[in-house]
Amino acid sequence: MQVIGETERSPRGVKGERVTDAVRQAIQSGRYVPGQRLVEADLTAELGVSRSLLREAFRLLSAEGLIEIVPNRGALVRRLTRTETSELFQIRIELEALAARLAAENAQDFVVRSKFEEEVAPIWAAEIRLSASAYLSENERFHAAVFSAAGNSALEQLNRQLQLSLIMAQIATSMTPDTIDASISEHRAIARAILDGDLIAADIAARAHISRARDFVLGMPDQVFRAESD
Amino acid sequence: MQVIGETERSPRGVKGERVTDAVRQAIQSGRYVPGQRLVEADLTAELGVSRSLLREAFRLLSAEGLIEIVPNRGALVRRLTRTETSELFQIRIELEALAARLAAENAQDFVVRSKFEEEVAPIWAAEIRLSASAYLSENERFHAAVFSAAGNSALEQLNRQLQLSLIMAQIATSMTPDTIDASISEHRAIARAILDGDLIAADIAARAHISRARDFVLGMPDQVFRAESD
DNA sequence: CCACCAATATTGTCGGACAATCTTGCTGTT
DNA sequence: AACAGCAAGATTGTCCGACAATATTGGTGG
Repeated sequence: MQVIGETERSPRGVKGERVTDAVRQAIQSGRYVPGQRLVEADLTAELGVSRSLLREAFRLLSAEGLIEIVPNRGALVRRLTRTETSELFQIRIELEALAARLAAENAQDFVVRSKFEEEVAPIWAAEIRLSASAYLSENERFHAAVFSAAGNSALEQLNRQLQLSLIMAQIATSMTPDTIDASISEHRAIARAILDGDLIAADIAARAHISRARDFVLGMPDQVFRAESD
Repeated sequence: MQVIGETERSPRGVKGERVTDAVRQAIQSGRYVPGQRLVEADLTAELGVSRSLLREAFRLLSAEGLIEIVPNRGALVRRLTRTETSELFQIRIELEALAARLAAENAQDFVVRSKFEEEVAPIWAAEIRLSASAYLSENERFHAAVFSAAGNSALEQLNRQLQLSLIMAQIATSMTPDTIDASISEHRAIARAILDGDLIAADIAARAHISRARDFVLGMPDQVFRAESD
C-alpha cells in the first residue's frame, strides 16, 4: 500500500479520497482478506495519514459494503454469509440483464461500441487457460465494461455495491479451470449479443451467466461463508 | 432537529448513528430542501455533537446519495439532474418489479402476509383525497412495505439509494390531486396482486406504476431539476 | 481444564488548532 | 452608477492529542 501523507502535491480535499481508494484497492487486490481486521493505528502508520481521515474512509467503505464496522471492535473486511450472497445474486441477475440490454442498445453508437470492443478484447484471445487470479481481474473488467457500455452511471455505481469482488475473493481458491472456461465462454456469448445489438439475446445470456455463477457459488461448503448471525 | 449530545444514556458507538439518522430525517421530512447547504458549525451547534461525528455522518449520507460533498464548499442536500432522475427510474423499474414478485411469493407466508397487510392498510381507507405531504409519507411507506415483504435485505438497502425521497421532494409541489389518486389506485393494484400471490400481475403492476411515475416526473420543466453539469 | 481478574490494546468522541479556500462587502476608478 | 480588485471574515480540510469505554490477552488460582 502506498504512503499518502508524503505526496504534498495534491489539491485540498482529495486526500481523503486517496485514502479510501488505497484501502479499497488493498482489499480488492486481496492484500486484505475477508474477515481480516483493519486496525486504525496500523493503517494510519502505513498510509501516513491521521485517524480522522482514515475513519472517514472506513465510513465510506462501510457504506459501500466493502468493510464492516463493529462498534468498539473497529473495521474488518466484510465476509458475506450465504444468505447475503444469495440475495446479492438475486439482485445482480436483474441489474446485469438490464445493463446487457442497455449495452446492446448503445452498441449501435460507434464511440460506445469501439470502447466496449477494446475493453472486452481479452476474452477472445484467451485460448490459454487463465490462472484463477488472472481470471478474477479479467472477470471484473468484463462486467465493468458491460455496465459502462450501458451508459447509466447510477447503475454503474449500484453495481459496485453488489460486491462482486468480495464474492470472488471468497471463492477464488475453489475455482477449477473448467469453471473458468465455462465462465469465459458465457462472457463471449454476452459480448456477442451486445455487439449484435440483440437486446433479447443479451438479456438471456446475462441471466444465464449470473444464474450459473450463483449456483456455483452457493454450492460451496459452509466454511466459505461467514456464519449466519441473525 | 433533536439535540443528541445531552442524551447520555446511550451505549458507546451508537451516537454517530444517531447523528446520521437525525440529519437524514431532517432531509426526508423536508426540513432541509434539495440544494440547501449544510454548514458544519450550525449543525454541530444544533445537534450538540463534535465536528468529527458530524463529518462522519456527512460521508455516510453522501455515500447514500442523499447529500453531496463539494471540496472546500462542504455538504449540501443533493439535487438531482434530469439525467440522474431518469437513470434512477430505469433501475427502479427493475428492482421494484423484482421486489413485487418476491413479495407475492412470500405473501403465502402468514407472518409476512399480515405484516404487509397491516403496513399497507392505509391505502384502502384513503377515500378522502390526500394532501401532497400526506401522500409523500404514504408513498414512502407503501414502497418500503413492498421491499420489506420481499425479504431480501440487500434489496431493501439498495432501494434507499434510489432516492425516492429526493425525487419526491423535488416535485412535491407540482403534484395535483389527480396524480395522487392515480398513484394510489396503482398502489392498490400492486398490493392486490401481491396478496393474491400472482407473481406476473405483481410484476406488471409494479412496472406500470413506476413507468407512469417516471413519465410524470420527467415531464416536469427544467427548473425542477438541477442543471446538468457534465 | 476452566472461571475469574488484571494489564494492555483498541476504539469512540471530544476539543482545539491552523492553513487553504471560498464568500462577502468595501473601496476607488472609470 | 457600474465594475474590478482587494481585504476581511466565514467555512472547510487535515492534523494532533487526550481520555474514557470497551475489547482482548495473558496469567492466576482453584
